[in-house]
Amino acid sequence: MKRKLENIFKRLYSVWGPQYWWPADSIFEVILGAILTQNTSWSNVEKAISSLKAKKLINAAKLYRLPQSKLASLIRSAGYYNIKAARIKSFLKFFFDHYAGKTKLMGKQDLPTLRAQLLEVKGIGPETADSILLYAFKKPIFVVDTYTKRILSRHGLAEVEVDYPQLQDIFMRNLKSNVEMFGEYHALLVKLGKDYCRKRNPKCEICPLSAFA
DNA sequence: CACCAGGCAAGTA
DNA sequence: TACTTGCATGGT
Repeated sequence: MKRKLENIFKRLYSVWGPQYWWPADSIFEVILGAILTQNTSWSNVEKAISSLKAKKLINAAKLYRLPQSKLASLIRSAGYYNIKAARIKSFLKFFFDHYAGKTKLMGKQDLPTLRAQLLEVKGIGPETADSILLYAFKKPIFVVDTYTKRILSRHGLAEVEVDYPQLQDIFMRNLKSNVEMFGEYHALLVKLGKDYCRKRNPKCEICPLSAFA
C-alpha cells in the first residue's frame, strides 16, 4: 500500500504539477473558505469571499460583531448561506473564547488538541477541521474527502464502506509526514475526482491512474 | 431538464 | 445505532 500511495502521488504530480492550494491572503481567510466550501464548488465560494473582501470583512473581530443575517446575505453565493453563517459564527465564538481571535495564538496549539477543539465547534466536521489544520495552520494531517474515498475504492485500494478515520489512516500510516506533500496530494486527488472520477463519469477509465496513461 | 459541488447536523425509527 | 433528510446557489 505504501508503494501504491507513493506512486499515485508521483503520477498525479508528474501529470499536473503543484495545485497551489489554498488560495487565500491570510490564515483566517483559509478558515472561512474551509467552512464556505462544504459541499459547494470553489467557484461559488470565491464569489462569497469576494463580497466579504469588498466590505473589508475578512477580519475576525468585524465578523464577530456583524449580525448573522447580514453575514448570511453576504455569503449567499456560497449556498447553504443561513447554515454557513451560523457555522462561521460558532467558529468565531470558539476563536475568541479560546484564542482571543488571534490565529497566531491558535497556531501554537498542538495538533491533537486543536483538532479535538475544532471538532467540538458546531458546523466543523472532520474534513473542515483537517483542512483548517493543514492549509491554514500547516499542521501535518491528511485531508480526506468524498473524492478520496471514491478514487481509492474504484481502484480497489479501499472498501466502499471505509469511513473517514480509516481512510485518513491509510494515508498517514503509509506516507512520510510532510505538510507540503499532504497539501498537494489532497489537491491532486480533488482534481482527479473532478476531471475523471465523478459519481457518474464516462472518463473514469481513462484517468491518469489507469494503466495506459 | 437533471445532476452535482473541496459536508455536517438533525431528524426518524 | 443506522439511515434519511435538509440545507441552496450556480455551473455543466
